[in-house]
Amino acid sequence: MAADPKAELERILTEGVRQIAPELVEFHVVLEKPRRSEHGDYSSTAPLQLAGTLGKPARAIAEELRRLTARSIARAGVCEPLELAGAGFLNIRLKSSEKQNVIAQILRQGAAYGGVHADRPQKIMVEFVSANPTGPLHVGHGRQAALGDAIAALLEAQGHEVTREFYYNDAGAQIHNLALSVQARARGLEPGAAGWPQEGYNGDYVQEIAAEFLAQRGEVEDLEEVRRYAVGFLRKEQDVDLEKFGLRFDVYYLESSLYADGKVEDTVKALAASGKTYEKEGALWLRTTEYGDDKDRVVRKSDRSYTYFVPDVAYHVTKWRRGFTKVINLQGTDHHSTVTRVRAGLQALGIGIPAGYPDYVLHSLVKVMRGGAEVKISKRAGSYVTLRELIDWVGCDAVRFFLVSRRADSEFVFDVDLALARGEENPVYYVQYAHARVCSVFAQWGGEVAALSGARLDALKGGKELALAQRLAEFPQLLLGAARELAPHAVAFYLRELAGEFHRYYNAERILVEDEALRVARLALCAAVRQTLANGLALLGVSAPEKM
RNA sequence: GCGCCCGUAGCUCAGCGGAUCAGAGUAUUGGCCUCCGAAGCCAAGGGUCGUGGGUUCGAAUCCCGCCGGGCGCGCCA
Repeated sequence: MAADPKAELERILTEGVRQIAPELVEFHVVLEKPRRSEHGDYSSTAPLQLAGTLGKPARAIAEELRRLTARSIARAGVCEPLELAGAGFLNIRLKSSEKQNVIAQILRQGAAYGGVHADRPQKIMVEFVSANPTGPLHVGHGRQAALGDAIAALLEAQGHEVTREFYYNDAGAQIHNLALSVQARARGLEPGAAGWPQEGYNGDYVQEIAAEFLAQRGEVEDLEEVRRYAVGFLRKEQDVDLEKFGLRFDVYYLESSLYADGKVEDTVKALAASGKTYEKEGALWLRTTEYGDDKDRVVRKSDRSYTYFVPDVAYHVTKWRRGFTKVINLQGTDHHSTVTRVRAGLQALGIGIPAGYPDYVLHSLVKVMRGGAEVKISKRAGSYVTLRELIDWVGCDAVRFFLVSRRADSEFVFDVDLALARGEENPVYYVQYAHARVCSVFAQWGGEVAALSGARLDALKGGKELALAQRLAEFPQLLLGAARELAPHAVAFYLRELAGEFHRYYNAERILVEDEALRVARLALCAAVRQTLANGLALLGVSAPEKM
C-alpha cells in the first residue's frame, strides 16, 4: 500500500500530463475532494484546465490521460480505474482496502496520528495574550489565548519546536495610571471624584487591589510600592485565569527588562546609526515610510523619553537573536497599524532580519451580547466580561471551542445568554458526545481495545463505514492546511463533520453485532474515530471525556 | 478623507490559490428510543453569495468602481 494514496495518484497523473504536453513542466495535478460521493473520493479537473492551452476538448484530454495512466494506476493498486465524467472530470474511487488500511494506521500511530515529523523543524515562537497587567483578562484575551494556543499546537503537530510567549508591557504609562488609580482608591476616592487620575482605571478590581494593599499595611504615599503591589496582584490574577483556561506559557517576557538590560537604549543607537533617522521639532524620527508605512514615526519624544515603538522593536530583535526563524504574533485588529511599523523598525536596523518578519494573526474583537444588548468591552470603563466569568458560566471546553471555531478576522459575537441558558447547543458537546459514545460502546463490549489495532478489517464494506474511514484519512491533510494558514477554526469544523459522520453511522448501524469479524472490524473503526476526535480536540485544548 | 479587514439562508458562520461550491449549525415544521447513550438520527422549507462592471470556456472565489459595517490613522499602548 502506498503511504499516501492521494499523493501517489497526483504523481501518476502529473506524469501523464507530462506525456501529453511535455512543455508544461510547471503543471501539477492537484486532486480535489468532490462534494458528492457519486463523484468518487477524489477528482481532477486537469483536463478542463488544459483544454484552453492545448486547444483540445477537455473530454478528449481526459480520455487520453486515462489511457496513458491506466497501467501506472493499476500497478499502484490504490484505486479503481479512472472514470470520465461531465465536461472532462476524472473521478477516482479508492479501493476499500485502501480505506480500511487507514484505520490500522490510526490505531498504530495513536496520539501521533495527524501530525508529521518535519524534515526541517523550525524554531517558532507564538506570542499571544500579552495583556498589560492593568486589569483582569477579558473575552478578547480569551479569544487570543484560544487561538494562540491552538496555532502553537498545530505547528507542534507539524514537527516544529514551538515556544509560547507572553509579553508584559509593564513599563509604560498604562502601568503608571494603574498605580495612580489604586493609590486614589486607597485614599478613599471614587472614579470621577476630584483628584481622581485623568486616565484612571475605573473598574471595581482597582478597589479590590487598594483594599488588599491597605490590609497588607502598604504605604499609600509610596507610588512605586503601590505600583509594584498592583502589578504583582494583577499578574497573579491573570495567572489564575490562564491556569483555569488550561494554558501554559513557556516564557514570560517583561518589557521592563528591555530597559534594565539596556536593549532599548541599544536599539535607539542602532536606529540612529542606520542613517534612517532625522531630528524634527525636538524629536527623533525614523523613516518608516521607506518600508511602506503611512508616515514616519517618532522614536524619541521631545521630552527625551521613547515611544512604545522602541521597546517593541528591541523586543523583536531579541526574538530574532534567540534563534526564532519564524515568529507569529497574535493581536487584535485594533493594533494592526503596529505591523508595518515593527517590521519597518526591524528592516531599518539592517541586521539580516527577513522583510516579512514577524508574521501576524490579527483577530477582531469579541462582542458580547447579554440580555439582547451589547456589553461594551473597555478596561477604562471597567465594564466588560472577564475570561474568568465566561469560563465559570459555560466551562473551559465550551469557551475554548467556541472562541476558536471562527476565522480570526471575523467579528465574533458571543451570546452569553445562549451559552448560559442552553449550553448543550454548543458545538463542543456534539463532538465530545461522539467521543463519549465510542467509549460507551467499548464499555458495553468489555474487550481489550488495544488488541483492535491488529484486527482484520475486510469486513468493513458498507458505504457509511468506508466514508467514515475516508473522513479519518483526511485528518493529516486538514492539519497541514490549518497549520499553513494559521487557521485552527478548520480543525473545529472538521471535528464537527467527523462527529456528524460518526453519529449518522452509529444511528444507522449496530456496532456490537453477532458476527465476530464484523463486530471487531467495526470496533476498530470506532477506536480510530475516537483517536482522531481526541487528537483534534487536544489541539484545540478541549477535553475528550469518556462520560458526559 | 486615507489604510487594513469584512458583507454568503431569519440568526451565527464555513467555503475564497476559479470547475463536482450554494454549504453547516441554529431557528421553524413533521417523523425515529421493546435495539450499543435521543446531549443523537431522518425529512421539509429557506440565499439571483452587498451591488455594478471586467478577466475567463467557467467567478461566492481573481481585478476595478460603488454601497454598507468594523478597526486604525498620537511625540498613547
